[in-house]
Amino acid sequence: MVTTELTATISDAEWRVMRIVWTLKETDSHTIIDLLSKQHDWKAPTIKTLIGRLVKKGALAATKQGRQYRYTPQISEQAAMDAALLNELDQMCAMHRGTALVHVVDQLELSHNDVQTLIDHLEAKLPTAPDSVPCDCLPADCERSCES
Amino acid sequence: MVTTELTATISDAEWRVMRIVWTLKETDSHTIIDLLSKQHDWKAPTIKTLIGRLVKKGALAATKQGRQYRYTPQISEQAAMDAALLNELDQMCAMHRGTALVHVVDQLELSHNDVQTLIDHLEAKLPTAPDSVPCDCLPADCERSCES
DNA sequence: CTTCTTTGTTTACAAACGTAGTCTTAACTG
DNA sequence: CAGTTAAGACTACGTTTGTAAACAAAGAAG
Repeated sequence: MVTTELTATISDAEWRVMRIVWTLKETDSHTIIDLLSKQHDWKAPTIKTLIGRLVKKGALAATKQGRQYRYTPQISEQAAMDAALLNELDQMCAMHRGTALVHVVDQLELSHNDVQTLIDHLEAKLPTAPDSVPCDCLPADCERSCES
Repeated sequence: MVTTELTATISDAEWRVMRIVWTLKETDSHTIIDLLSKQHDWKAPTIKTLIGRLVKKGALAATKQGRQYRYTPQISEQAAMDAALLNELDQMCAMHRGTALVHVVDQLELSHNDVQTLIDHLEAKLPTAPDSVPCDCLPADCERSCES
């Protein structure tokens, strides 16, 4: 059994397609093309290409139904979002991630419920939070590091 | 005067270079190559290419000093981090961004101070936070949308 | 002054990506 | 049954990215 590589990297344009399928849970290319060609200036063949690439990557499943296919997501939206964000954060200086999150929280529109949940989770983290997270931009044996 | 495009998109590999320069604030190619060829399996020419591209993009300034250049960041690290994260979040379903943040906060190592700052900012947001943030995956005139 | 070395520039090349035309085939229409 | 569509497959092409070799110029060393 081949462990299906769910780490499939989804490009920006492909992300648009995934969002449609995630939202509709199951749909056909006609619907995707219809919705996306409105939102963007994309031609039908462009969207077909994106769908094809997503199927090849294993991000979408295509099950034949008569003449056409029905597409369903093979990866969860939330998992993809989490992975994309953590991945992005991962390549940034560990010391500054916290500040970046503060800025993000400041700028993002969040529901009352989301804000409360975040507070709860953060409160839970407080007791065990380390005094500081060191910069990891340079090799460990290097004296210099980012400033706080 | 040309408004220098600070929206310069920095690729993953380039990001590694920027982190070195951000941390050292000003440095030369020798230092960058030295540090990066240890961290990764990159050959010197690879890193030279990355530096060159960053200079062309305007992310790094190169000021000649004798035979070589001194490189300094032209964009702030924190600004780049914020932009990258917000950009990533921007292409995701608005309705699910909050949950993604919760997952990120859960998984990330944050300093006590960062956690407290996040709590403070979130507390401040609570009063004005909307009841819910609607899904923006489909056109507005479409009945369907993501589930909570 | 000639040679070695360091630093930067040019060129290279495959994979991924954004964008889209063309072709084929199967179904719908009349 | 023939013509028209619509869906998917195949092909295309310029750009960006990751990765690196080759080359040139300018100092450093002898």
